[in-house]
Amino acid sequence: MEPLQILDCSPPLVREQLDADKATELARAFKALGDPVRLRILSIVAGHAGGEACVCDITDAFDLTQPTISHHLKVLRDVGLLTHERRGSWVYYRLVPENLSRLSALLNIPATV
Amino acid sequence: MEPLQILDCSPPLVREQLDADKATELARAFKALGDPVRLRILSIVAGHAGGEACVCDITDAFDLTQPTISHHLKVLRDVGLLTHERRGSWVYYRLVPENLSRLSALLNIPATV
DNA sequence: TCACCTTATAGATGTATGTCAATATGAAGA
DNA sequence: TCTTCATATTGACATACATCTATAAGGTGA
Repeated sequence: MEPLQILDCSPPLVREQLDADKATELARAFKALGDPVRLRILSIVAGHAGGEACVCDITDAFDLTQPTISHHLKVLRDVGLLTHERRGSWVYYRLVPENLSRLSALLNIPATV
Repeated sequence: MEPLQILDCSPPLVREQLDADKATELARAFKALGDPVRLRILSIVAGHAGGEACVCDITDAFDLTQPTISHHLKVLRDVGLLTHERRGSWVYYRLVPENLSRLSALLNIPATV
């Protein structure tokens, strides 16, 4: 699956009509957010010291098997919401704030329509 | 299905760990956003004059059957992203900006962690 | 090399979901 | 009341997805 390519200036929903292609791309990202485990993973990574967490830290926080967590991490990587880096035996995950912010901007509806 | 009850002060992901219950609730909303048709519906409603659109306006924008659009509208209503009002034969849909903004705030990651 | 640790991948399975055709409901007009 | 238009609901079906077990792959250290 190709990484998510959010356009540099995603306008808020109101301003510009979403065409089908852009909607499909954005929907992939929101779908990745549409799972409680993945939301909590993001929260754990975001809240961890140094802005990164290794897989073991994340796995420990859930009553799920390691492969299941690995699967969720892959989903978040594939849409560009997480990056990872191997250091020795451990793999560390970080948020990609630019992509989170783009999604945030899209939902930020001005008070006056 | 009960309507989405997002807490009044959802802090951004970094600040506070998401507990399982809150994550489940938020995931419902993001899951609703995780479909290209539903994103385009929101965009159409947002961009329509007066901030509202009737079902016929929305249905016309897609190559999908009317029941399918009706289904998507229900999903968006159920999570509190759309409201609707009947006026005569027509039903008009509007965004619920507060709830969109809450989701937006959650994804708004500060530059410095 | 071998044993061990950490993480990823493959394959299977039950459940959720997007779509449709058919039908129901609700409002307006003749 | 009967017909017509606009929207919602039901039920069916194929596909997508979350999870598990089993296994592979990559690193470290003896």
